[in-house]
Formats: sequence, C-alpha cells, structure tokens
Amino acid sequence: MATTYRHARPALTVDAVVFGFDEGDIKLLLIQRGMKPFAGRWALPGGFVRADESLDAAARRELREETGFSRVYLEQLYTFGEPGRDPRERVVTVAYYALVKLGDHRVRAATDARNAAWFCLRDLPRLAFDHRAIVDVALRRLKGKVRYEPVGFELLRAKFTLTQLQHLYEAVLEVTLDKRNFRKKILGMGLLVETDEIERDVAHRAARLYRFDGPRYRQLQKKGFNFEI
Amino acid sequence: MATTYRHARPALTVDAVVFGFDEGDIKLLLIQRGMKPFAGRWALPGGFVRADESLDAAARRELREETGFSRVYLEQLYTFGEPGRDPRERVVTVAYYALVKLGDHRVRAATDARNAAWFCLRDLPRLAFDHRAIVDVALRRLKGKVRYEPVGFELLRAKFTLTQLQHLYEAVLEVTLDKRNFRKKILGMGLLVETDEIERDVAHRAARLYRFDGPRYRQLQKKGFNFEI
DNA sequence: TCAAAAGTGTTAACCATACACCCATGC
DNA sequence: GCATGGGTGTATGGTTAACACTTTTGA
Repeated sequence: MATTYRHARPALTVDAVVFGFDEGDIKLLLIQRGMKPFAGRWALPGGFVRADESLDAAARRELREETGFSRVYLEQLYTFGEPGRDPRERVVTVAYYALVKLGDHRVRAATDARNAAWFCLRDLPRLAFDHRAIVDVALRRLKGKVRYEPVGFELLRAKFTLTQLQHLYEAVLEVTLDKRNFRKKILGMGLLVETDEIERDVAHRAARLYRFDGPRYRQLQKKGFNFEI
Repeated sequence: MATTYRHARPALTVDAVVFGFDEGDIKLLLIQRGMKPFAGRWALPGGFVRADESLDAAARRELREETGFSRVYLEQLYTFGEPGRDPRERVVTVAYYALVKLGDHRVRAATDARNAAWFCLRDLPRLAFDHRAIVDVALRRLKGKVRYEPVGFELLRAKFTLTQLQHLYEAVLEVTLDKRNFRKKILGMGLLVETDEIERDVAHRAARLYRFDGPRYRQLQKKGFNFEI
C-alpha cells in the first residue's frame, strides 16, 4: 500500500450462497435475473456495496432486500475477482454463504412470492456469471465447517429430532451414518438438551425434540473442547 | 447484482501475511512504510490491484515487488472492508497469506537489503492500518490448515529432518509433541520419503533428511485419505 | 394389526498416549 | 570422554465401528 490510488477501480459487489435444509436435502436459494446480462438466468442474491457500509452489512442488506431473510447465519466465503467474470466491466465480488432455517413456512411463502426459488443441489439450473464456481466453493466450505463447528444447527429449527440432525449431516457430508453411534456421539458432547416436547402430526411414534445449548458450547470451547462429528 | 454500477467505488488492494519458519519460531515478514499515513510503521506487503489482473496475480506481483519472493505458497485469506480502515478514503483489501521457505539464505539477504524485516510473532511492532487484525486471522487460519493439510512443508526446505518438522508443528500449534508418537504418525502416513542424505555441520549425530512426496499425497487424497496431525 | 420410525448396548478392532534408554557424532 | 541430539518399542486406556431387536404410535 504505497501510493494514493490512481488506478481504475473495479466495481465491488457481494453475493450470497444461501443454504437451506428441507425434506432430507440441502437446498439453494436462487434469484431469477430480470436484466441483461444473463437475463432470465438464475443467480445468487447479491448487489453492490455502498460507500459507507461494511461488507458484512452489505451482504445482510442484499439478503434481506432480495430474499426477505434477516437474522441468518452469515459468513464470508471468498472473494472472486477474475477480470472478465462480468461481461460488462470489471466486477470483484465478495462472496458469503448463509444458513437459514426453513422450518418456518412463512418465510418460505415470502420468498416464493418473488422471483426467488429453492433448488436441490442435484439439479441446479445453469447460473449467471461464475456463480456456479462460487456455489462449489461454498459447498466445500460447508462440508468442512460442519464437521468441526456446530453450524449444522443453523439449518434446523430451534427444536429438532436426532434423526433430523443425522439426516442433515448425511446430506451435507454425503455419507450414511449409524444411528446408534451418531446418537451416542452427539449426546455424549453434552451440547443438546432434551426438551419436554415431541414431534407432532407424524404417522408413527413421535420422536423427542432437542435443542442446541449455545451458551454451554461457548463455555466448553473456552476450556479447549472441540466439536467434531 | 441488479443494475449497472452507479455507486462510489472503494479502492481495492491486496495485502499478504508472509510466514517463515526459522530457528524453531514462526516469523512474519513486514515492510516499513515510507509515506503517510502510518509513515515509519511496519505493515504487510501489499498494494493496489491493477485493472486487468486477477486478485491472485496482484498478490503475487506485490509480493515479488516488495519482498523479492516468488514461487511461494499463496492462499487467499479474507477480505477486509470496514469503512474507515484506511484514514484517507475507503479501501477494501483482499488479504492473502504466504508460506515461504527460509532455508535459502540468498532470499533472506535479498529482502534484508530493503526496508523489510522478519519478526517473531511474540514481539511484533505496532502495525499500520488494521494489519494486526489481519495477522491474527492469518494465524488462526494457519493453525487450522496445518493440521488437516500438508502445508507445513511449504515452510521447510525440500529436504528436512523429522525434528525440524516436529518443531514446526510445535511452533504453529503452540503445543509440545512426543517425539516417538510424532514420528510414528507422520511416517505411518507414507507421505515422507527417506533420502540418502543426512544433516551436515552439526555438532552431534546427524539426522536423516526426508522429503514430502506431493504426487503420492494427491494420489492418496483421491482415494479418500485425509492428512491429519 | 400393520407400517413406520424411535429408541437402545455390547463387543472387538483400532488408535492415541505415555514413557526411557542406547547410539552416533563432533569437539 | 562428554555433551548433544538421533533414533527406537511396548503396554494401556480410550475411541470408534459394527451390528439387530423391541417399542410406540397412528392409520
């Protein structure tokens, strides 16, 4: 950082890879573009960073404006800046990924109303710009993160069954897990608390609901505990 | 990404946290600033991204220009964009971290000639801008990375002793490791090949030199092997 | 009463840890 | 011959992995 700035400035945007979990699958929230370039193509929600806002703030704002989601888990992912990634002019984008709780049907309705839709990872449409590459980086990050930090809970409602949690890990990590061993391990950490509620409206024996004990996790973390699935 | 760009554009820079390993310690390469702001303060090597170069290319170019290092391990770290992080105007910086092999004394001499110097992490000077925060993020990343990917070797010469490797891990992870268990584990991975050379000019029994087998690692990786210390 | 998923323990294999002495070399 | 670090094996405890049946509930 040697001189004052005399070079042409690239435009700066933020984009967000929004993950949800529903019916045993990881889903991705995409926006259909109205304008050129890539009119009609699906793309990541995102937009330009304003002069006086931080990158995190820009990502949250765009997410709220384009998808209606606020109060989600949001983390910076990677910055993409290949010249030519936008055909109009040079645009550098700071990519984020978000984990949202799809349990609440109202938010799903709110986003359904717009030009936004949830897609299974297995059949994503062609995406605008280099957004497919961004999604791939986000997936790799999610896979790595979920094993060593308790972020998986950000994809479930506050109260969940152990089977839901197991299916979440199976979907993200693309493995199958043994039910007994999974329960032993996750309960052994002492991070889940049994609620006095059980599932409702299921056509079989209702499962107990648990919740994640965030304060306890932070406390254990200070003592050197490391979450690991 | 909805409209063409009408907003004020932040300036865009790259900065690099350059790690080395010498005499059992992790070192950091810093540049002393000549101009305001923060004239005289030590700072990360870095500079403005040019109109037609990728972010990676910009980081490599700045590293080469300011420190003389090329062909180093370089990875994007995080993008820092708080308004106000540069007192002059809004500057967003894409931070990288680099791992360099300090074994070669010629490169050390080359950088010594300039306003660059190596510092122990324990006694870093006050840094310009938010560079101290960037260093902290880089350290956390390095600690995490070194355990799950064989990047530690990027800090050692091509041929190294097992004790050097152990000391490297001890320095990065801030732990002490058991010599026998460390050797068992690292040799058990089958990623090190014994060379027919031994240390020279040491005042005690000379240790065998090993080298990291990169092709073998990539091959094992495809079969699902995961490096782990 | 049937279908569907919940819930539960034991064993065997493997892996991580703790630990101490002799060896080779240069001075 | 002494100081310095190089090099080596075993025993124990803990962790992971494999595995199947009974229970509850609603339809």
